[in-house]
Amino acid sequence: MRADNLQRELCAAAHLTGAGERTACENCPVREFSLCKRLNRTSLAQLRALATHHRVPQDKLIFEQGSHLKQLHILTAGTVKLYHLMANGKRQIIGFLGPGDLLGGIKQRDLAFCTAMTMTSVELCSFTRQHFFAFLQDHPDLCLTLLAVATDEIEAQYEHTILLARKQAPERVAAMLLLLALRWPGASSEPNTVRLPMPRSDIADYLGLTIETVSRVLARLRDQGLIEFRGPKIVVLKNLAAINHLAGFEEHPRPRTAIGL
Amino acid sequence: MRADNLQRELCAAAHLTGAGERTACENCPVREFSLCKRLNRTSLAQLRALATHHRVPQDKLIFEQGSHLKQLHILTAGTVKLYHLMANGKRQIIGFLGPGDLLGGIKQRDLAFCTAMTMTSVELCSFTRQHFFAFLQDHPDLCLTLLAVATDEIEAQYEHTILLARKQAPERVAAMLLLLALRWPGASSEPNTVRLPMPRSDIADYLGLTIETVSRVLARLRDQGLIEFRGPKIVVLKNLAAINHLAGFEEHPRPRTAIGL
DNA sequence: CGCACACTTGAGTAATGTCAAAGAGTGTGG
DNA sequence: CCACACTCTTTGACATTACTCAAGTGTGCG
Repeated sequence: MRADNLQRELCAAAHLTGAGERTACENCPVREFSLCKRLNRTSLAQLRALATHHRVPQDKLIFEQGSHLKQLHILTAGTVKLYHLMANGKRQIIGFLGPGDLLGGIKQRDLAFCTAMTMTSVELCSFTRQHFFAFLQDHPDLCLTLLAVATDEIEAQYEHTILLARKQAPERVAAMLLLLALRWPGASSEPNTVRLPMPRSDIADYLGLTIETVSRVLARLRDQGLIEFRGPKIVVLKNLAAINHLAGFEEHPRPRTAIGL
Repeated sequence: MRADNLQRELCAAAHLTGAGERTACENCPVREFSLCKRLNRTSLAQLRALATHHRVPQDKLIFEQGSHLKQLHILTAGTVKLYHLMANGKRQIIGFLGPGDLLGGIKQRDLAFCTAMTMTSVELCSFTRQHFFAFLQDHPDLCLTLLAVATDEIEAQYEHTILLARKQAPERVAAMLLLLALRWPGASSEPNTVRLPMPRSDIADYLGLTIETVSRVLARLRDQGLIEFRGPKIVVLKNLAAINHLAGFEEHPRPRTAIGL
């Protein structure tokens, strides 16, 4: 919410190591659930030839709102948050991206609407826009896949629109807990345990609330016996059915490849 | 907001006249600003062969939330609203579509997330999903165009997300007035005159507010001298600079081809 | 002219934001 | 290993915004 001076931080572009070693796509951790899934051997080899690999440390910018996007990335490890800062200093987090997701530069206009900041150390498989679009010209199947991914993203944004416009604070928080449980199943071995990898301020800025409201809502859910805390970042969902009902999901969120622009 | 029984209304699919006469694309009113713009003569002829044309009267459904989408349409005349109903009866209007915009069936899953209702009498240029996707396979340029349109739509949804999450009622209303002024410049010959083609309930459901709040905000803007009414549906923007500033737009909205899923 | 509907206005309420302070958790250096 | 300093989180009191319910007023159409 408040204007971060993070924005002034050095852009991670400076941190991007030059073309790192090229991992074989076959061993790529996101091989099975990202774009590349649909490519055949020869296409994959061609695409791979265009890729460079980078590691970006935690809390660095991959690109910044208002800057010109020169590249396009596939996240192969780690998590990233996308946010937009308004003139009055308010911040809105547009989304969180994880392994397999697409980041930046897919759109025509190369002006970034959002800032992309790493939340953990991150590994990127990167392409220049120029190279990627040239490749796309020659690979209609990839283009169709991207179109499908993009329309899925539009629908996901519809869901978020509804969350922001028509759901109350407890419903929003419940929804986020479920989304985290399903899309970031890492956390713990204990079933129904969710790790909140981001600070309360990020949760608030994603849900259109304040940190105080998020904190109070979580406390109320705890008092109602719906959740339990193992420290402030680990939540156990005690009553999944009730949380689901509270969140007002009509359909269980499906796994998908997300895009951040 | 309240549960409309409109949903029970006969779906306009029943009203779709069979394949109407096929207007020559060259004379098509949206020829210059829709998808077809990018197609060459031969491709256009091929696509045209797949199209059927329909007229749908006012306040009819083109497709309904939860139903299976069999077609995909280009709006050639009239306006359509897209909305989603929640289990508790609340309604959220996702967007308004006008001539040149794309409607339904572009995504992979054919389950409609929204209901599409005509706001005026509407003309559609329609394709079956099957035909259209087959055509798309053979026309990578169209696929790329669609991808660009889809990513523009994602960015437009980002803007709406910010409006809903971080803007107050007056800012939201101001933003809507400007969007209407720019995207539906019809209305009147008088400069800076906006026609609100939809009832207050639609404005409210689009902005995440109630009709009462919309009404009060408009009254306040009037009292502040920012706008003037010529009847409840015609608004004159007296102080465009102030409205723009209030709306908090960092950039003037650009014209674009919208998509509704 | 009168009815139906959309819109406006008012009064009271509920939800969330704001400001302020205390508490918990984490990491560092003595 | 403990003390300290830092940040993140929680909690409390109060202000504000927008919602709800309810009555009125206007507008357009038969």
